[in-house]
Amino acid sequence: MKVKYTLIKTDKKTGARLGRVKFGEMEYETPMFMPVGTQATVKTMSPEQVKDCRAGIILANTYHLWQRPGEDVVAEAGGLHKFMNWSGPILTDSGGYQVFSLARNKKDITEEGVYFKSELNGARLFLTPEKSIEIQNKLDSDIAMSFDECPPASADYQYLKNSIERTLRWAERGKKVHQNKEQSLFGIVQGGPYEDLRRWSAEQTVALDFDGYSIGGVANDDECKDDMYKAIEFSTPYLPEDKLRYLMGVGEPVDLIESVARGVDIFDCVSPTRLARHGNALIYGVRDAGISGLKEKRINLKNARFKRDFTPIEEDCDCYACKNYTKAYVHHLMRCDETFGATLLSIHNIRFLIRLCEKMRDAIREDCFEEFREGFLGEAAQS
RNA sequence: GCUGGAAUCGUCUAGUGGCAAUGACAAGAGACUGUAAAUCUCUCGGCUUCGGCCUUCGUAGGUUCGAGUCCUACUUCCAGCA
Repeated sequence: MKVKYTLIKTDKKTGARLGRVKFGEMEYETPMFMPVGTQATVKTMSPEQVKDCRAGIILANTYHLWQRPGEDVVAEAGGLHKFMNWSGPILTDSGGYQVFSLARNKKDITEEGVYFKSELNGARLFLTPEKSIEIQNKLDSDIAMSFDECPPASADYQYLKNSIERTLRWAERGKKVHQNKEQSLFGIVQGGPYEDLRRWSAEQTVALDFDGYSIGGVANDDECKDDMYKAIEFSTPYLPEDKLRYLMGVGEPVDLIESVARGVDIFDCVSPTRLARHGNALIYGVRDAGISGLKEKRINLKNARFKRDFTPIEEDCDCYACKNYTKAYVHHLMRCDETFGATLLSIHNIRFLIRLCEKMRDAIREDCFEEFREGFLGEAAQS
C-alpha cells in the first residue's frame, strides 16, 4: 500500500517532527524505528516476535532477495508479505548500499549500472536502476527505494559531485519504469558532509517528485558523527514537509535522537540485531540529572560478571526477554552459542529502540524534546 | 610379571638438537550504524626501564656450546602377552 504521511506537530526548539504514516488501514506514528530483515527475516526472530516489539515497518533487501531465492520465487509465493508472513508494511532497499558494502568484490560502477561479483558463487551480476525497481515491484514491498550509489565516507568532493549526479539520473530512470500504483517510491539524497552538495541533491531529487525521501551515504566506514549530523541538517531543510523522511542505516540511540532533532521521521539499522547476536544489550543507564533521567549504555552479556546476575536485562523494560528471563540465563545461552540467546537480545534491543522512539514522540507531543535530548545525550556524548 | 608405547600452557594437540614452544577449544576483553557479520580483532607462564630477564615440556641425573627433542634410572598411564 502506498504510504501517506501527515505531519502532526513540529517541535519549536528543534526540527523534531511528530507525524503519522498510513498504509491503507495500517497506521503508525513517527519517529519510528524499522528493524532490518535483509533476507526476508529479522535474524533469529519470528514475525510475531518482531510485531510484539511493536515494530511497524520492516526492511528487506533487493540485492539479497534477487540472488536468493530470486524475485520470481517471491512473486510466485504471493509477494514478500505472504512469503515471510509479515502483515505489516515492508520497505525494500534498492541494493544501493551493496554498491558500497561489497566494495571488496570486483565491482564496477558505470552509467548504465553496477557490475557485482556475487559473493555466493562468483557470478557476474549487473544491477541497474530499472532492474532494481523491477525486482522491488515483484517483491511487492510497500516502499521501494531508488537505486543509488552509496559512496564511502572517504570519497572526495569531486567524486561525490559526479556520484550524486549519476544517482539523480538513476533515480529518474527508476521512476520512469516504476509502474506499481500500490507501491511508494522514495528518492535518496546523497552528497557526503558538504552543504552545497546535500542541498543540490535534495532539491534535484525533490524536483523528480517522489512519494518520500531518504538521506543516504551516512554512517559509512569511519565517518565521524559530526559529519553525519551535518549531512542530515544540510538535507532536511530542502525536503517537503508533507513527505516522509527516512534516514538510511542509522543507528545508535544517540544518532536517533540527533537525527530526529534534525527533522528525520524513520530509520533502520542492523545494529540492534547484530549487537544482539554478538551478546550486547542496549540499555538505559540511570542519570542523576536531566528530565529524561536516562542515558545510553551498552552491556555485553557474554562478560563473566553476568554469570550470576539473576536480574532482567533491563529492570524497566517491557519486552518479552526482560519480563521472563535473567541476564545470567542470557549469558549462559550466549556462552553455549544457543540461538535463543540471540533471539532474546534481538527482541530486547529492537524493543529498546522502539521504546526510544515512543519516548521521543511523547517528548515532542509534550513540548519537551530538547530537554529530553539533553537529558539523554548529556553523558552519552561524553562517554 | 614380561614386551612395546606414551607423559608439552585449563583440555586436546604440534614439535626428532637452536624454543617461551604450534594449532584448536575453553577462558578474558574489544569492535560492530540502508547485514558477505551467530562475524571479526586482541590477550591468554612470570617480570620488564620493551632491549630484554627469569621459570617452564612427568621426576632425577647425564651427553652437548646448546635438550621438549638424545642417553640412564625412577614414577604414572595405555596396549599386547602371560
